[in-house]
Amino acid sequence: MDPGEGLRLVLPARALDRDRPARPGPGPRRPGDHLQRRRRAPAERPDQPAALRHPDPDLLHLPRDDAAARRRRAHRHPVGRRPDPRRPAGRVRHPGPGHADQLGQLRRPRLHRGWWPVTTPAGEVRTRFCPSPTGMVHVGLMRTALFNWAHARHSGGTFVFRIEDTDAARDSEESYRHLLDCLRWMGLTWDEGPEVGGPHGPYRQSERHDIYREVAAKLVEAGHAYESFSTNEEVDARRRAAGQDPKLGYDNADRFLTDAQKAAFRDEGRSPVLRLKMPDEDLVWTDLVRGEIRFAAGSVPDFVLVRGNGAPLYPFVNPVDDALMRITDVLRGEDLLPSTPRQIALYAALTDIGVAQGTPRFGHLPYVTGEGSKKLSKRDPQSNLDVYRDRGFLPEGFANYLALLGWSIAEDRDIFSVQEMVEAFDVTRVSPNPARFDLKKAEAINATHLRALPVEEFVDRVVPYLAAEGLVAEPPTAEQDRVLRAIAPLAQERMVVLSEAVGLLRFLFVDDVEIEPAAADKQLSGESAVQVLDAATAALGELADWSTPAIEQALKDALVEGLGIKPRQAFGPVRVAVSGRTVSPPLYESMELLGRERTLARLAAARGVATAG
RNA sequence: GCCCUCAUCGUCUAGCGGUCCAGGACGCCGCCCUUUCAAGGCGGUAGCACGGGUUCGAACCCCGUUGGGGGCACCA
Repeated sequence: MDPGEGLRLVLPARALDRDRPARPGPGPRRPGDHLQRRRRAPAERPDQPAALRHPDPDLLHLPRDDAAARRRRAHRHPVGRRPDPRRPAGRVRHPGPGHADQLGQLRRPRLHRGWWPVTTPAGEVRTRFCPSPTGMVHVGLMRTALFNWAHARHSGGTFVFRIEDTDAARDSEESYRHLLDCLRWMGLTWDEGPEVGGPHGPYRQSERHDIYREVAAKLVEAGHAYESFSTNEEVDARRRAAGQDPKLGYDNADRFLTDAQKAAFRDEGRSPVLRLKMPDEDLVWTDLVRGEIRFAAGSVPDFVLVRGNGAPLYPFVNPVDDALMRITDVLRGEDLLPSTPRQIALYAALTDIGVAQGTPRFGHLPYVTGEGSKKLSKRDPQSNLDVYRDRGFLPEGFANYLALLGWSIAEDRDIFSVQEMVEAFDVTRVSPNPARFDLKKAEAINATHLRALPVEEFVDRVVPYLAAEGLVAEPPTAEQDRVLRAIAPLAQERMVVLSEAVGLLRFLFVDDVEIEPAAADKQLSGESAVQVLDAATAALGELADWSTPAIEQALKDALVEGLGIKPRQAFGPVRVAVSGRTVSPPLYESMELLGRERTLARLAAARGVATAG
C-alpha cells in the first residue's frame, strides 16, 4: 500500500510539547518517579463488565462458550478479572491502556495527554515470523515460528513470513535459503512471504528502503519525530552536570532545538539522527501471555528511528512493516519485552499518520534455556536446529517437543500431532516461565512418534540415511525394499532418531560385517564362544527350512539344550557374529533376512576372530 | 545502578480459592516380560522459594523479601 494515503497532520508540533517546560535537559524522570511505579497495577474498572475489558474472544477466535477457558483467560489477564469490591477504586490512578479501544474502536490519538491509544485490531488474525538471516537456525527461533503459525492456523488467520535482512554485514543468502528450508521442514507453511508473495510485499526488508524513508519523513512532518544532534558524550556530560546517572541515557534535549540551533549544528558538519518523541504517559499493554505490563511515563527516552547516515533501525523498521502488513498479533521472545513500550509509542504515531491501523496485541514468549538457566546461546551447539535434523529427528516429533516448551495440550498428555496442536493452541495459555531445553525428553517424544510411523512411512524416511552411507540404493532395489519392510517394525521400536538406522541395520546390507572391537571382546573372547559358534554352524548348516521359527528351534536345541548353557551366553556370540554388535534387531528374524549363506559365512568369520583372540 | 520479568518434583508442566497430605510426562530406581538392546506392563523416588496479609479456607489473590533471567546502542 501507499503509506502516504490517509496522511493527516493532527497536531502542530508545538502542541505536542504543551506540558513540557522548554528547559534544556528536562530528563526523562523526576525524583520519586520510581516510587510511583506500579507492578501489574490493579486496573479493574468496576464500571465495565469484565468481558469487555479482555480482548474480545471473537478477535482471538477463542471458544466463546467454554466457561472454563474464559475463566482461565481471566486469570491470565488481571485487567479482565472481576472487580474486587474490597479494592478501593481510588488506587486506580491511571485509566489504563484505553480499555474501550480494545474493542477495536479506533480512537483518535491525543498524544501526550489523556488516553494512550492502544487499539486492538479487529478482524482476522494475522501473525508473522520475521527472522534475520544471520547464521544458523536457533531452536528457540523455531519455537517462536511454531507458536505464531499455530496461533494463525488455530484462529483461521494468516501467517506472514518476512525477512529482516537489513544488516548487510551479517546477512547471507545462504542462511536466508536455509531459513525457508527449516520452516518447510517443520511444515510451517506461510500464506504471505518470500517465494509465495502476497498483497503487502515485498517481504524482504532489503527491498523496502523507500517505504522507511517515506514513513520517517511523515513522522517528522507530523511532529512525532525530530532531528537530534547530541552525541553520546554530550548527553553523558549533561546527565552528570545535572547530578544524574549517565546510564539513564538520552535526555530528550534536542526536542527543543530551534531552527537556528539546528542550522548551527549542520554547519558544524553534524548529521542528525531521527528520534521518536515518547509520550508523557504510562505505556501499558495487556500481554497475551503475561497480562498487564506497565512502564512508567518518562522511563523510556526518545529513541533513534533513523541513523545519521539515513539507515533505518530495527525498532523503527519492524513496527512499520508489521503495521503495513496489518499484523494483529505479535508473538516474540521475551528479550524484546523491554522494547515494547517504544513500539507502542511508535504505533500510536504511525496510527496518527495513517500508516498503522492501531496497535497489535503482543505476547512475549518465555526463553528457551540451556544448561543452567541462561538463555540458550547461539554458540551452544544444542541450539542449532540442524543438529536435530541431521540426527534424524522427525519434524512432527521435534515440533511436538518444541510445543511443550511453554505450552501444554492437556493435563495428562504430551504426545500430539501438529494438527492436534493447531486445534488446541491458545496463546493465552502459554506459560510465562523460561523452559529448559531437555534433550532426553525431546528424544523420548521423538521416539514415540518414530514408533507410531506406518512401516512404509518409516522406510521412506530411513532410506536417505542408509543411502547416504551407501548401504542401499535410492530408491532401494526390490530386494532391499523387501528386507527393509521386513525389518522395519523390529527396528522402529529400538530407535530414537532416524540416523540410528545406519548402525542398527548396516549388517543387513553388506557382504561381510565388521565386528566392533568392544563387541568382540565381550562375546568372542572365551573358548565357549568357539563352541557356541561351531554348534550354531552345525545346526544351521543342515536346516531344511530357513525361516525364523525353524532357526529359533534349531539354535535353542543346539545351544541351550545341546550345550546346556544359558540363553544369554548362547546367543551373545551368535548375535555379534551376525550383526557385528551386541545390540541388534531380534536375532532369528535378522538371520532369516540375511540368508543362510551370509549367516554361515559370518559364523565362520567370527570363529576366526574368537580363536585368534 | 535503573527498568522489566519469572518462581509447583532434577527437568517440562497441570492447577484458576475448598474436589490437592498437589496430577501427568521425561529422567532416575526397582520388579515383570525377554535371545541382546529396546519397547511394553507394574511399582517407587521427588515439588508448591520465604515472610506477611486477605479469607471460614491459599499452590492459587495482594504486598514484601530472596533467588533466577532479560533489557538499558546511531545491533537485530
